[in-house]
Amino acid sequence: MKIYNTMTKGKEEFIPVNPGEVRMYVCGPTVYNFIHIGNARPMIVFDTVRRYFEYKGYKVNFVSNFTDVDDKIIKKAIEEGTDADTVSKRYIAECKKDMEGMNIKPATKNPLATEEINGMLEMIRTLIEKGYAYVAKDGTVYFRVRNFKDYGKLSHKNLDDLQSGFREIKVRGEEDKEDANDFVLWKPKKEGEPYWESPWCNGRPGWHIECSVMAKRYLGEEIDIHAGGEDLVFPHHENEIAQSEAANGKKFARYWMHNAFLNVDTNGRSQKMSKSLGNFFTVREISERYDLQVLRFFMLSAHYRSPLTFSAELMEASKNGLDRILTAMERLKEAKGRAPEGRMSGAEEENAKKAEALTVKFESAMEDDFNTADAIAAVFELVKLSNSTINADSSQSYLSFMEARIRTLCDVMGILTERKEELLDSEIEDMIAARQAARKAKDFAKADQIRNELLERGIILEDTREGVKWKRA
RNA sequence: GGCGACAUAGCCAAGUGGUAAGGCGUGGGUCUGCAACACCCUGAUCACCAGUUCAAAUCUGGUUGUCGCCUCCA
Repeated sequence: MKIYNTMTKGKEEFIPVNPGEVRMYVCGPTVYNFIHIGNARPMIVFDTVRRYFEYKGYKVNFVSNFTDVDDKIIKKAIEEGTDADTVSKRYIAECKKDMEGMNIKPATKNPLATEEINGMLEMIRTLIEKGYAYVAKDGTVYFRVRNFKDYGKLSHKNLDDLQSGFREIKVRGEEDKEDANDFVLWKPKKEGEPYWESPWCNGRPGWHIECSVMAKRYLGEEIDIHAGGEDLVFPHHENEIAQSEAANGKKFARYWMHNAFLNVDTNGRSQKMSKSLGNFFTVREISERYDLQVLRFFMLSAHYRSPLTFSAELMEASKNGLDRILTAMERLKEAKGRAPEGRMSGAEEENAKKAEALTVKFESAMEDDFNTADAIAAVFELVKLSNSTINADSSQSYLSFMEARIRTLCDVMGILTERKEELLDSEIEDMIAARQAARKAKDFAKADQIRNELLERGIILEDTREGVKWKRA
């Protein structure tokens, strides 16, 4: 299996620390509001990565944090006249609901920054002892970037460029820093903020130290995969490496995976989502218009390292495409119900071989740095093979085989192959029966009228050889 | 100012040396009382220029364009 490693800028064969095991850490959201669809991209992408590893038989230890202490959370709490804990707990719960809708498997562990303070104090102490950190007059603890010789190895920057360039202008009010690039490990509290006691001052941790500590505690000092959005490469992941490797004396992560951004279509232009531009969509908003499975399918339609632009048109296209797969599955299930028992015919065995070949194509795509776009193409080809080869004479074993094939591959991508079953309203059934009676009596005007009524209620009818089927729009 | 990515049919998107996957959409057809579903048919020489090669979308150089990071950020 090949994985693109941001560190080396190339695809590398995946070799885990422990054979048969994958330890991966994905940086999670800061919980001060509902998550937006940009937050959803890494969640979907790396959940798919995890699913593929599991499909291959790996045991995956998947850790993803929630940052629950942060300026924005505190700000929100003040606005609402409540406390930070209430805000973060609320949005963690909402985030989990959204994740469930997107069919994201629960992590092995979702650590919270506020519950890992002791580990952070300990790592900061170690860094100070080793000379990688220092305490400023006001009690702020900074990481001494100049002492970590590999600083910049992930983002491929060098300190001198950073210092002499653009950045110097931006540095303000932190005169106690020895170097403009030094970053905060621990900072003093301000009035009304949550804080913890420490040897240096009452305060709270910097953002970067959280992930280093949580990864170490739940996955160990050397992990296999560390992942997140591409914007985290610098400074967040660079700083994590500096902290972890300086403190532990070991390579932090073997593979660094970063997903590209999800942009949004604004008047024909692809732009990064931002609140100031007002082109911001929460997952919750999208869920009001679409099944979140559609969002997931949409995200997987492009390679995770390519930028993707969100738009209503693309969501429609994704919805239709996904529908094609679900319709094929329904057809298989129905046909199976009425098919004669028995073995595959010779022709069916030939087709089964083609299906096997498409499974191989799917796997090859996933093996190549998780090329989900190509993998989906294989699924569509499988759907076409199924649609064009099944008929009233198909054997049960052939139908079951095809169904299992498609289901298995969809499962790897986290795509549910069953339409959400809502209870069949007896009223709807009655209307369908009435329409059938009208059709039998050749009263098509009435039949159409009933169909239109159902359509207005969001029920789509399909008259097939096997009888009337219906689905929700 | 520094660093980096990308540019493939109406739209989305694979393909990184041997004459362009897949999906959506469009148009035509089969099926159907009609419709929907499904199936068949329907479309690009790969931003531009120059070069390397028997052979390039795929390598090299340049041009143009779009975007990202360097600051909280998925």
